[in-house]
Amino acid sequence: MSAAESAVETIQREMTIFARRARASAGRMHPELSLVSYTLLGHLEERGGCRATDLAAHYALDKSTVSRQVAALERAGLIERRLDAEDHRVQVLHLTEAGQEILAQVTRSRRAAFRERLVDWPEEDLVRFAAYLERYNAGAGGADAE
Amino acid sequence: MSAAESAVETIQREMTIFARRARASAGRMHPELSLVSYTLLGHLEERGGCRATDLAAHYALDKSTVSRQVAALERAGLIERRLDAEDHRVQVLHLTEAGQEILAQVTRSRRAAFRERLVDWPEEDLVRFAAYLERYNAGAGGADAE
DNA sequence: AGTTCAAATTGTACTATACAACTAGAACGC
DNA sequence: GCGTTCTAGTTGTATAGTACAATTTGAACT
Repeated sequence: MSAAESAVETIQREMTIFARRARASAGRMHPELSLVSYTLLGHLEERGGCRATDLAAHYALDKSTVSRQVAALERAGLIERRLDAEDHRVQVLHLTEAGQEILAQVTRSRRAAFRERLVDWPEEDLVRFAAYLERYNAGAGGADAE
Repeated sequence: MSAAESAVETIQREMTIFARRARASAGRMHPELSLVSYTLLGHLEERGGCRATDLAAHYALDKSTVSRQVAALERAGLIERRLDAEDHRVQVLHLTEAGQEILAQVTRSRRAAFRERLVDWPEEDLVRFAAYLERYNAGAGGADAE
């Protein structure tokens, strides 16, 4: 096996390990904000509000799944729905103040965890690893292991 | 923000993206063998058989979860339980021939998907990326984003 | 022998997910 | 302008994977 083939094997194995761990602990990380909720809130913040359909498309989730997630987030007071004045089918979702606060808090906590784990890495390695991950994810259109 | 801090942000973001995608598509990849089942079978192959308790410890899963996974895999004919002669509480789990075949088949299919996605990468980058992932996962004792 | 420890199962509940059926509203075509 | 078709969202139903608590069974150690 060439060095390249061997490296691909390793990448596969390590990505699988990471995916499995993420799967198993998705709900344990931040009891008040699951990984899915976190990414949905993050998307809302980034876009400054969007429709449930946009979330479904962006995350390749079924609209029913998003509908229920959104309902839960609204129940928790983290987002609010504003009826679109021009199209009454549409609900534009926005973070509430409480949503912004919790998002910021979880972001800080996650950032601290990553920093802690990467604290021993030389800057040069961090920069290269980050670039590789971006490149890897950019190449993903819904393929295996996602 | 320093280059190192910025890289950590990127690593966090990209790992989160990957984890979310993996979470969402865990069941879609290989309908006949979920990511969890795949890793359990892989562990059995690697170790040449082990106990349910070992699987639970290694993957940080509850024993009840493993018990049900194992029951499903046995029902599907992929593994078999052998009572330990010395300790009758213990069931040593082994792959059946069908289990070995399906594991090999899914491994091939996953390998092909990874190769396809990484086909444009220079060997040098593959090797470095693989090393970074190993290092990253090795530092994970159950921390955030897993 | 009795207590405590360990392996596994079972009961129950929750979260995230998909698919299908449905409702409500918009837009198009003629 | 009215039916057809499209779009946004909800709800019903089912499944997978998970955890925690209670239980059973067998081992080990006083």
